[in-house]
This record gives sequence, C-alpha cells and structure tokens, in this order.
Amino acid sequence: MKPNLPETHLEAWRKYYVSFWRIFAAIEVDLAAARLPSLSWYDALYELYLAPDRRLRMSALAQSALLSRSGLTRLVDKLEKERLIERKACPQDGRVQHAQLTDKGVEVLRKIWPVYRAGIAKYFAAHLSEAEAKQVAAIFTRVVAGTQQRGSHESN
Amino acid sequence: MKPNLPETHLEAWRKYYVSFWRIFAAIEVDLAAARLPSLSWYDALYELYLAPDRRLRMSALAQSALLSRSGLTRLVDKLEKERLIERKACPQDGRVQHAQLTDKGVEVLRKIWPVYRAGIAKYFAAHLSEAEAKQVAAIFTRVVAGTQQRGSHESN
DNA sequence: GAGATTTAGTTGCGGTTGCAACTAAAATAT
DNA sequence: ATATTTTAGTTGCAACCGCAACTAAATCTC
Repeated sequence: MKPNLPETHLEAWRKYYVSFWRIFAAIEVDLAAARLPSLSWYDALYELYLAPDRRLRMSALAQSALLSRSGLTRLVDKLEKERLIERKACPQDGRVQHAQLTDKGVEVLRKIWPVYRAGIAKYFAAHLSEAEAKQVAAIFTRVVAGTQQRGSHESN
Repeated sequence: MKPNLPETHLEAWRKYYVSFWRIFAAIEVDLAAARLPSLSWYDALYELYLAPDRRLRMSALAQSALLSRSGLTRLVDKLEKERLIERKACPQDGRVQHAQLTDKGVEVLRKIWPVYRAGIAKYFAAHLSEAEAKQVAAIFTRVVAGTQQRGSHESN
C-alpha cells in the first residue's frame, strides 16, 4: 500500500485533478453560453493556425489536438462541413490528407479566443502569482516531456 | 487582445492543460490494459468510500464525482448492475435515493488503486520534488476553491 | 388543505470519442 | 515485377456524457 507516492504528491494530484475538471467544465459552459464551439474545436484549429502554411497531416493534427486518429477524422468532418478547414490530398503520398485552415477558420478562432482567454484568466490565472505561474509552467513542462507520445493512440 | 492574462500565466495554462490530458489518457490506458474500470467509476466509488456509512445522495455524489445528475444516474445504473453499489430509497424523503457502496465495491476499489497509484506516480509525481508537490497542492487548492460549484450542472 | 412551486432523480436524445476492422496507397522483400 | 507488409486515414460500433423534458414527492401559498 505504499510505493513511491508520498502523501504530499497524492494531495497535489487530487487538487490538480479536481481543479482541471472544474475549470474545463466552467470554460465549456462559458463557450456554450456564447454559442461558440467547444475546446476540442479550438484546439484543432489553433494547432493548424500555428503550423507552417496553416496545414497539418491528419495524424500530426490528431497528436497535437490530443485525439485518436478516428476521433480526429470525425472532428475534421465537422470542421470541414462548417468550412473552417479543407481536406487537401497530398500529391507526394496518396495516403495522406492535409487539413488546411481556412480564413473562416481563423475568424472562428478569433471569436473563441476572448471567451477562452477570459475563462483561463478567471478560473485559473487569477489564483496564481507571477512566480507561481512560472513554477507551474516549469513543472508541467517537465511533466509533459515525461509523457511524450503516450495515450490517445489506437492499437493496430 | 490583452486582458489580465500575462504570457507566463498563459504558458502555465497550456502546460497544465496538455499535461492533464496526457496523464489522464495514459492512466486510462493502464487501467484498460489491466481490465479494470475507468477513472469515473473509481471516482464515484471512492467518494462513497469516504462518505459516512459509505453512502451518499445521488446529487451529492454527482457533485463529488464531477458529473451531471443525469450522467450520474447512468453511472449508478452500471455500478448497481455490477453490484458495486446499491440504491437505497430514503425513508424521510421519498424523492431521495442513496447510493450505498457494497463490499464488492470496496473490493473493486482496492483492485483499481494500485494501478491508479502507479500511474499517478509514473506520469505525475515522478516529475515533482517534495517542495514542488507542496506548492502544487497549495496552488490548486486555491484554484479549486475559486471554482467551487461551477460547471457540471444541469440547467432547470 | 387544495393547488402551485420547487426539488430529486430519471429518461429521450444527440454529440463526442475510442477501439477494432477495414480500404487504399506506399514501402519492402523476394 | 509481383507479393507481402506497413502506413494513413476512414468507418462500424458501442460507451459515455450533458441538456432538456419528464415524473414523483415535498414544500410553500392562499
């Protein structure tokens, strides 16, 4: 009943876990109230926005957007139906599809961001001093590096 | 384009957000690999385990387990089908149902915990010093307090 | 104390996601 | 060069979850 998981670390996990779900739900509520798409849409659009030429292969986008490949296929279906992205076949490799962000996609991104940003500010940032924010960023950068490539994958 | 959300805080949010999804997915993979129920089951069972007499009203459990009332109804249906909990009508108030943890529920909790604990240790705790764990616990205790009762509710 | 309101929980329904199986194309092997 | 294997993406299916609407019971109003 005791591996290397001291009580302090466990308590940190519990608060981290609960805080995340609370903040996440609160932001989703705010987005829905503003009749805006949810965070998963934002994540995908934003990753495309950052990418060179604003386009990414499906699997690369799945990784960045924290989705399985199949999950991404459905999401891209919906985004494409709304004309926020376009699927572009790759001439070099007939298997790959690129998701290409459209201008309308950028526009939607710009509509979501103020609400999202306000949520981050209210529910998260308001409770962190500058120094704490730096520490949290540093700590979780390490955590992310430690979990690189894990989860969210399909079997095969 | 700039409310009170400095770049440092935004960066902290990004790492927090990504780390959470990665860790969460990794733990779910570990649980599934061990043919164990997922975290949402654990959360509900554990809240009951902590409660006086190991039972809680449906709505109280929904709050603790970070679910909507309807979501909890379905979850309790499944837990009851597996005999991990029982629904007990409340004699004082005919509207109320109590979810009562069974011995089998405790047993399952004890089977899940080692895998869950190992996941927390590997994916989360391994990257935090003792001092950092204390800080993280303190910071996110504040964050949780700030989001008390938000999200996860139904309209009406 | 009968009727309106509020509260607790459930159900209909739709949206989202992942796994396994599938299709098509490219890379590798013989 | 053809056959096998691997890779990229999609589709069938089922699980999970929330909102809105609903039922039943308690409380409040007059």
